[in-house]
Amino acid sequence: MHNIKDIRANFDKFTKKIKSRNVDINLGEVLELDSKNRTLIQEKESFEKEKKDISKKKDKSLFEKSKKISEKIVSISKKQVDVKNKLENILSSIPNIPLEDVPVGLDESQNKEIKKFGVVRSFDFKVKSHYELGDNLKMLDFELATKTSGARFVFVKDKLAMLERAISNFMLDIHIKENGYTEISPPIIANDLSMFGTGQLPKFENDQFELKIDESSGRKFLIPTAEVILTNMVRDQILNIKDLPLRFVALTPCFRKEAGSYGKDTKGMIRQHQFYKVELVSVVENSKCLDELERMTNSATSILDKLNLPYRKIILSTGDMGFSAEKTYDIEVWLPSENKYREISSCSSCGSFQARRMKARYKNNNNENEFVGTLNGSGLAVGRTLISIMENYQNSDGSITIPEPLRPYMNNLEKISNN
RNA sequence: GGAGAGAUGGCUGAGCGGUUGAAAGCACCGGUCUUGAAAACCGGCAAAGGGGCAACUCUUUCCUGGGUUCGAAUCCCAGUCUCUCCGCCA
Repeated sequence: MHNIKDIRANFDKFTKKIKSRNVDINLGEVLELDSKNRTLIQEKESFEKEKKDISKKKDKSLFEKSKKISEKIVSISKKQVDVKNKLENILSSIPNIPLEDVPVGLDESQNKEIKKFGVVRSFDFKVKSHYELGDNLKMLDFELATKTSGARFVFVKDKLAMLERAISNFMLDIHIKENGYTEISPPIIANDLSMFGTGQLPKFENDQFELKIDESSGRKFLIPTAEVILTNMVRDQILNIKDLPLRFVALTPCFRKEAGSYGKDTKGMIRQHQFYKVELVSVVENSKCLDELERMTNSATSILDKLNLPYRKIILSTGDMGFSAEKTYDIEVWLPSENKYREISSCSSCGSFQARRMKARYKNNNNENEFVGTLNGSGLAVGRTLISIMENYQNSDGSITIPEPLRPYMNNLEKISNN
């Protein structure tokens, strides 16, 4: 959420930047509603002052007048609240403004590669996809999941299930021990305020699994990412500057409707309604976002380095970035079967965009309240890491060699094979 | 599910119809003292929004939403959440 004062003061810049994000927002209407709102506020406040003065005087002869004023206040308030709600509605649907070094572009085709890492292995046999491998091993079962649950779900079985768990634990351990994150085991259901805070609501309601609960209390959603819960831990708080930075890591299932991606990645477990992800969230002083983004991205890639998986780092263009991001790096891992890099992590700085929605602040050194900076990144998507290990570590007989760092998590098993 | 208790500033916690935006303590900031720090002492310190170049000023806010009243943190109604006890279940 943007500060209306900023929009007022830098109208042209905002218009231009919003356009680069490829969304249709009428900023002129925002300005109009804003000025209308302020006029009504002034009108209302002058009546309120009058009423307050009367009640201070305790002069009985003025009491009737005071009642009349009350009526006026009510009617003006109604108008004002109406205008304000309209304004807030538009305001809450405006995406974050990209930073200067973000490449301008309509979509992912304008993303820029920064660097490739690792060595892509050359195979002397025909590589199989992860779902072929998983099927042969009888350890990935998509049909069974269709029966019990529906499309875009999967059963991971036996040694592959163990590998998935090993990957999760390995990642958590690295982030805790080496990267300075605090482990959190959070709720995976979020209320509407939390969903608003990180930007899933109101605009992306259709991507979310909403729970149908028989109670009059607020709306509840399955989290699409632990970012929602971890970031909202500081909602409505005024933190002490000494407490910053906060760094959290959590392993959670994530739930996404994947509405609008019909026909995309229908085979295999690249795109599922449910998947595990190790998520990193940082809450920092506003001015430290960019340093933290580099640090976070390095935390994510350190996992791939240790697992010896080839990847590349790219910076997303203005049209491909998420709603709340001001700058995003994607980490893409090499998938031999597709002969290309696929996203395995996305690290974003949101600046104070989410903080403003959440009212998450800290007292700076001048004792003033300032909005915190928030960042989130995958460290990494567990399912996709499993896939990339299967494909990159496959052998000609269809077995999968277990990367060394994971073996301690698997009773020192070296290879997953049919027998 | 049944029965109680509660929700006040960054935190703890008073107030229970009229200068109460709110005592006190902690935390925090500034100062005195000190070689430095601590302690002690003095002073400051809620948030959001509006107006003003500014000094400053106005409005709102004591869980939320209604109501009573000239006037509500304080009274009434509804709701939400938290805690304790009992039951039930992991």
